[in-house]
Amino acid sequence: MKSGQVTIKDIAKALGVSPSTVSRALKGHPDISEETRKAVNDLASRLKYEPNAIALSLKQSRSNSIGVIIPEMVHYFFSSVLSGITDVAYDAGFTVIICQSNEIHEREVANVKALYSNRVDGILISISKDSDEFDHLNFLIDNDIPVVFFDRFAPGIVCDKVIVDDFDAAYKATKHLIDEGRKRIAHFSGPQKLLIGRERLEGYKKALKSAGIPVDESLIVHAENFEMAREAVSKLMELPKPPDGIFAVNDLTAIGAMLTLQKRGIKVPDEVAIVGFSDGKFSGIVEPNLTSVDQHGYEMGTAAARMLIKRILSEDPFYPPETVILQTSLIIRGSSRVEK
Amino acid sequence: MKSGQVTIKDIAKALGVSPSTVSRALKGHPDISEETRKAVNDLASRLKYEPNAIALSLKQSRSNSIGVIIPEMVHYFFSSVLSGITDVAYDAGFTVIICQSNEIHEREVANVKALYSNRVDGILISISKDSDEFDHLNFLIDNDIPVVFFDRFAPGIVCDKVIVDDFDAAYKATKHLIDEGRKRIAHFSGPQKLLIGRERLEGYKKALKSAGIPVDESLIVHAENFEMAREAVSKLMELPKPPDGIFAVNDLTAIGAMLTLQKRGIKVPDEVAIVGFSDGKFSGIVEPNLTSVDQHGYEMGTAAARMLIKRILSEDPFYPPETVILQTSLIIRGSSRVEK
DNA sequence: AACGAAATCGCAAACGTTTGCGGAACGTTA
DNA sequence: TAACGTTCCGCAAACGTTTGCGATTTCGTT
Repeated sequence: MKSGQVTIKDIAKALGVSPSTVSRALKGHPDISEETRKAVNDLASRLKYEPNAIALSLKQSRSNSIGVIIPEMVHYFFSSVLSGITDVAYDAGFTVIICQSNEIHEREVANVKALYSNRVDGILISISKDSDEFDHLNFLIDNDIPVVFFDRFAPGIVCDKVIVDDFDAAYKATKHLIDEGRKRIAHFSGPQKLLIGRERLEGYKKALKSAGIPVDESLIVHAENFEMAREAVSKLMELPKPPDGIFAVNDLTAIGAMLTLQKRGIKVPDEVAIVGFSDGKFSGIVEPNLTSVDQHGYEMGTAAARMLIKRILSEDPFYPPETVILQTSLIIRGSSRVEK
Repeated sequence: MKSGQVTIKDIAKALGVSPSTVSRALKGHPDISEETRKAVNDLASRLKYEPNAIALSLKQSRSNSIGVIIPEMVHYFFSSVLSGITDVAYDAGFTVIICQSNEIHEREVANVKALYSNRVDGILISISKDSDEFDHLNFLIDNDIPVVFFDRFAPGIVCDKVIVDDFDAAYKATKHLIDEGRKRIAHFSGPQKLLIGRERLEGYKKALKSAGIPVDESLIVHAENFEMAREAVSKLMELPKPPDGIFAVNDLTAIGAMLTLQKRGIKVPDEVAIVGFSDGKFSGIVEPNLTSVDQHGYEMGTAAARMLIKRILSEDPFYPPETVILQTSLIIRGSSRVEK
């Protein structure tokens, strides 16, 4: 911003008119004569004038920017969501300020403050794993900053959200394994602090019950990452009655299990069928290809951004919060289906 | 921003002092008595006052924000870079505005305009594949907006950049294959429009020449993605003298080749050794694990952000542009080394 | 010739903050 | 008592833009 950036004043001075006239001329206000309008526009483009969005924001009390708080960007799912958000924002003329909470609650709070300080017009957020206190979000609501949750949301805060039907997804995934003839299906569960972790577990249980299969707690193990999955599957296979199917909470754990099994000479899917979650680039890369739940991250991003922008642009301060539940797709591949 | 956001004026009015006093009190200016300082601070925190960064930006002609333009966020490498950038920016008190060019030149131009309009203090950019005209970047330079390139840079524009030594990386990768006893090494090449594509090709050639192996053009094929790699490797194996090693331009193509070979019953690494590029999460997931060049994306992000912030904060307008060349690491895994 | 309408434009205030300068009140010293 | 030094605070301008309102000019009508 140093010295030389050309402003409306510069144009006004050079043309011997007032800043108001330049401002109006630039936006085609009818009060301005064709002659000066042309003169202004010509000079503006010769000088490569670009409006100062900051001054505009201050004046209008609207920044035309939205904030995003995301736990971790280096994830196929989250980066897909981000991509969807940025694309929609771009089309709508909004800039996107992105913060990464790194799953740390205090950083999330700091991020909210920073975004608020920058007077974003609204915030998209997926809360961090260890958040169980939400004053910072209530602060936003109190100050009329629209908030839209995506994927993970804070219980007790009423506002827009777009989530995936995790319960249904888990149900579908488990049912698929049952339909394939599996009797003892294990589950790698995610963080139970997050609703999505619990929903997936419940969907899994529901599917079993519906099929008349008793829930065996020894088949439910907490495993969030690659290493945990490798250990978990080893233990599972040493059970007196080892599982013949695994529904994993994400693709990484699914693949961890798969590779470990294959190393031990256990055939996938013949002996153990596997289903993952949140269809990433991994799916097509392992052999056999991984059956997985496609969460449609990009679509989640576009939906969330659209909801937020719609609310920002809305005149009606009372229009009720909406919840969009995105349906998932079970992408069936080689890891769960025995070719006949 | 609606109605109720509390400002310095509100505090001033409530306390019967002037806005100047409040401003000074909040930042501990010595001119203010302990008594009023305390009163101001107390009220400020009771009212949850948060400074308006926009007003500040306008006043100081410094927004404390940086812009990032990235071709595609949904890539392990790029999202790692982004992560590094955001973390450093966060620590330095900068907000990050992120734009995605989607490899489209016009969008890149529009992104530059938007960032300039928002008066970011500097811009980090990795140019899109189809950019060969750089007026938009020269515009930034002309307006004293610091620019730092990362990974991909525009030829002919002198400014800071942080890149990886692609030539050296390709050389190391190819040499490794040679050291493992491979004689006919193929190369999947990337977009030759980008310097990094050309550098990798040259590094590959150099390694061959150094070892006295003639460059066989029939072993060099253009393959940027999974599908192209599958086709390419099929053709290669039908050559009268098929390759016994492949150096791929990225991990996806490497894995495409690997899976295709395995399906045909060709053993990796015994019959064909494979090396990928830009070590992502894939590497550990295929069997055998993929040897790959770790580009240190996160470190690239932190380095680039640090360079930019240093320049933004620098008083000296003439301090010369720097180029940081990050060294890569060849991570040797099972896909290229035959266990003895 | 006079009047009203239409066409153009400028003034000034405002958005929230910072900061140089000046000013009032008080105490200290010679 | 006069002069001076401190301490503490307010005035006003500025950053770049928009906009309601009023002012001026021009023109067409009677």
